[in-house]
Amino acid sequence: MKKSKVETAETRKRIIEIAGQEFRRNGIHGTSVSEIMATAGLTHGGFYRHFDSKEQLIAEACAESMDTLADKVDAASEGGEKQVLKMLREFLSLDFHDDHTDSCSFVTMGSELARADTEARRAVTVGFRHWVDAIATLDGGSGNATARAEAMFKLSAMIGAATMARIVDDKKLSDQLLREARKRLADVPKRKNTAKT
Amino acid sequence: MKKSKVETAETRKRIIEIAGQEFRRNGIHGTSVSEIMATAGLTHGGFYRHFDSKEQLIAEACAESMDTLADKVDAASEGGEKQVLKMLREFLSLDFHDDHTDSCSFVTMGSELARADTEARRAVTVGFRHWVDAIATLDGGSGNATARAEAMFKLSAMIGAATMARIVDDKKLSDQLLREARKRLADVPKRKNTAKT
DNA sequence: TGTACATCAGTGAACGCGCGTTCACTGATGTAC
DNA sequence: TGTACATCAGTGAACGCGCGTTCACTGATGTAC
Repeated sequence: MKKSKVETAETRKRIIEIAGQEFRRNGIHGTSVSEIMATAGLTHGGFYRHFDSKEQLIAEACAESMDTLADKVDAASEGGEKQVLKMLREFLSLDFHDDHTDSCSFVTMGSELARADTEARRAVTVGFRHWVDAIATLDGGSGNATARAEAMFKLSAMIGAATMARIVDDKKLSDQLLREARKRLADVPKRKNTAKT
Repeated sequence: MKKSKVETAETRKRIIEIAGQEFRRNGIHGTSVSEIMATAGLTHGGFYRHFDSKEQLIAEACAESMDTLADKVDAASEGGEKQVLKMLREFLSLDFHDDHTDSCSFVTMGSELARADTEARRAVTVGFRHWVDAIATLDGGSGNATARAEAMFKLSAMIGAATMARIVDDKKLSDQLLREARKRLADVPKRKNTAKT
């Protein structure tokens, strides 16, 4: 049953993508190798033809998720401030809801990532830095230390709000947590039209 | 080997406290019932004389952690703004470091709490609300909607910064994440002495 | 206050289960001639 | 281009292990008289 090189590469990629989705949905500990393989339409035994261990898959899935995030960030970045703010607003609304496929690894796996191995943490750090750069670029350039510092704070706040919104057991409170973060981080600044002249 | 009522109650309390510490240190999934009991100086079999399940212990440990947090928050609150800001600064520095015993459940167990059962989430929601109240009280009173909204945002940002500081694999970046949050959330406001008169 | 007995906190072996991982096997793919 | 053979992706049974949980047992505690 050997598969062609192309097929093998595609399968490997599919496993990584599915792993990322499942890790985000059920957590790293909450997702088994068998479950990932089954979702990919395979049996668990073949897993080790592609990866040395679950740990390695975790690291690769994190790297893949961060690449996808970077692409999104870059695309929004090219669209200018409005697009980036729109992305942040999405992150602080829909993201919280049921579809975990597209949601943010820092939020869905946060406390597990903090205990992940070196490779996984390295991968997500790269992704986070890229995100910081994009936000900073809008406001003084990514080389500007002040803008970078402000971007770090904004992203921290966003991730914290999304995390708390998921934890809390009251939908109203969840909504408010996200709303307050949106107001402060992702709203299009309003022109003051009140004062005439 | 029956124990006296007093001893039994003390043992139960000890198990809950140790569970909270271990969950914060190693995560919920990363801490076994046996490990908790061993740390409490007991064997695992006796666990079920005190609790129906691990789930129940998780909920009770969360409730206990939140009570402890509430006590700290109240104590700081009575000391006024300076004390509360001091508490937030501690949260955003030492807290990140090795001693997880005293650290914050929202940070150390964040993504796991979001998947915890109803009881656990209810418990931590109560604790979070209490914290929001305390911060809001400093700035307009806990009945003031604007002050509460601002407090929610501040706490979100704090939790997000601490979470990211733990995830990231570069100590300098960790430090900066915490520093930027401290600057914006926990610094004693400086009087502007630059402009004379 | 003293005695007899029921209770039950704690022990440690055992349970079933699902985990990550290994392995002998299959058969299509890729390669050497 | 055709044939013979090595490779290796995928299968599914099996491995050891640690998990949460159960259970028969022990013996000090608490209670009833």
